[in-house]
Amino acid sequence: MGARVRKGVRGWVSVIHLTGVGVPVGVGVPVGMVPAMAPSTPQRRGRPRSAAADRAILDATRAALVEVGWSRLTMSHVAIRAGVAKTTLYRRWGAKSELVVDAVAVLFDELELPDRGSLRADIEGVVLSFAALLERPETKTALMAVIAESTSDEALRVRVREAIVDRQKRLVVEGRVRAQARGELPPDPADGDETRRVIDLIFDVIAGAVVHRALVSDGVVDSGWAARFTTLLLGGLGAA
Amino acid sequence: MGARVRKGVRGWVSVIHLTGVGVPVGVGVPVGMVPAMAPSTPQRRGRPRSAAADRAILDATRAALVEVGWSRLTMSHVAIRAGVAKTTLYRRWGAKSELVVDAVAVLFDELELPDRGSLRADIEGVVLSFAALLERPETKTALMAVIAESTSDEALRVRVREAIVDRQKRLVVEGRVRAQARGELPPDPADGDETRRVIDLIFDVIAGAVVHRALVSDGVVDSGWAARFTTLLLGGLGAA
DNA sequence: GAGTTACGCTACGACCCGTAGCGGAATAGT
DNA sequence: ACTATTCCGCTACGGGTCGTAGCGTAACTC
Repeated sequence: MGARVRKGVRGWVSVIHLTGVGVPVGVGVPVGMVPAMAPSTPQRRGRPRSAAADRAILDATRAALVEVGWSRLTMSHVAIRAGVAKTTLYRRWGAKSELVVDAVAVLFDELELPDRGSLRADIEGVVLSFAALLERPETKTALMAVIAESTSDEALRVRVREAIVDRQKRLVVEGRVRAQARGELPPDPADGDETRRVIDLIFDVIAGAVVHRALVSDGVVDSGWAARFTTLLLGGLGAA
Repeated sequence: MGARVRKGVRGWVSVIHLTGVGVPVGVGVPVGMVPAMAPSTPQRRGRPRSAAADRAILDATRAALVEVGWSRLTMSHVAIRAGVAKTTLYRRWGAKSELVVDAVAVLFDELELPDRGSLRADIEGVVLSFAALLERPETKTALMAVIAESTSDEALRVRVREAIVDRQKRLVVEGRVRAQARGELPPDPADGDETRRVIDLIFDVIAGAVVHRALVSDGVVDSGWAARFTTLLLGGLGAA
């Protein structure tokens, strides 16, 4: 058979590597940051998995999501675009939804909460940042599709929660501590569980409102909306 | 091309039909119109479309959604289950997402807002009702999936908004008028646009929070959560 | 009856799925 | 170097779904 000369690895700087949770969790060389679930892998025996392939696949997934959306995104397409064999893709992700979770999860980590001096300003800032993230085609289409799949897939639900949702609660925690230091919010109650419930509630209200406004109601999230929303959140229904 | 085996038409047409919403699908029994479709059909010239087929298809769609979820739901499957030909299905809905929108839209119209005596009780009631609706497998999986598709399909986005989203704003309008009559909320501002913006905002906050809690964060929406959420909504962040 | 439209049914090429098997490449242990 | 192991790209496969075309027939209007 005509052995095509394969270029081997491209010269890409491999950075991101999200380890698969699926069956064969092989880990190549963790070059860059490996968030959360990177156990100290005792370097298995054979050829390591190509981190460059991981990166190429995830990049290709995001790019393809932008172009064709979720339903027309196929594993074959991603494999071709990434320049890897389809089998390589299936060795790491068992389904399209799992792949997409890992592909977009890293985007959500870009969210930050710089100190803008007041609770109001912090909320308005994070609302606008989150809305800007949801404006990107790859995030808006992927987030909803993956959540839809997760409603009938327990493993995927866990994966989404760990890779995307729970990590963003740090923003609520941070903004809350800051507001408490400023005296804008009362200190934590004695009950730790209650504190956690409050944080979860605030998170669902803020993230839920922005997502619903942007993706369901199909409305713009501009500074005007952010200001109105923040007023409602700070002062309650009577203030709006 | 042997002997053409023509099965009797009635033999298996409605046999496979199951539960649905508990209405038997008689073969020739005319049923109500499909919601949100062509309005008053000026009674065209040929054979009319079978309303029974419409109903059987939508019932089959909901039932199949419950069983196999969104991604494994196929047009072929729905057609077989509904006892109609695949071509009949494609004559009415060009894509799976459109079909599913019509199939689940009617479920959202079940939401009501009985007067519970106070704004707080009204909000807690509608939150729990909405959460119960989202607990149904056919709604939770369909809603998110359809919204995901709509992010890259303008026509579908309009269809979702008209068939599902906008119709539920009536609940906010109703609860708001009622609360104003009770003196729990200030009267409408002079600016009509501002009133509409406030209603949209409240709708996004309530619906968004419930959806996010139930489907994204994967948490329960019980009376405790509803009470906590309502307190936050009425009194603002300081009250929570 | 004539005209028109919907229906069930079959068939079709195109595409995607997920897996198996191959020879070869990259690593670790000896 | 040599071997064992694991990953890689590649090809091929049976099975499924897609969306459409064409046929003869059924149901309804004029």
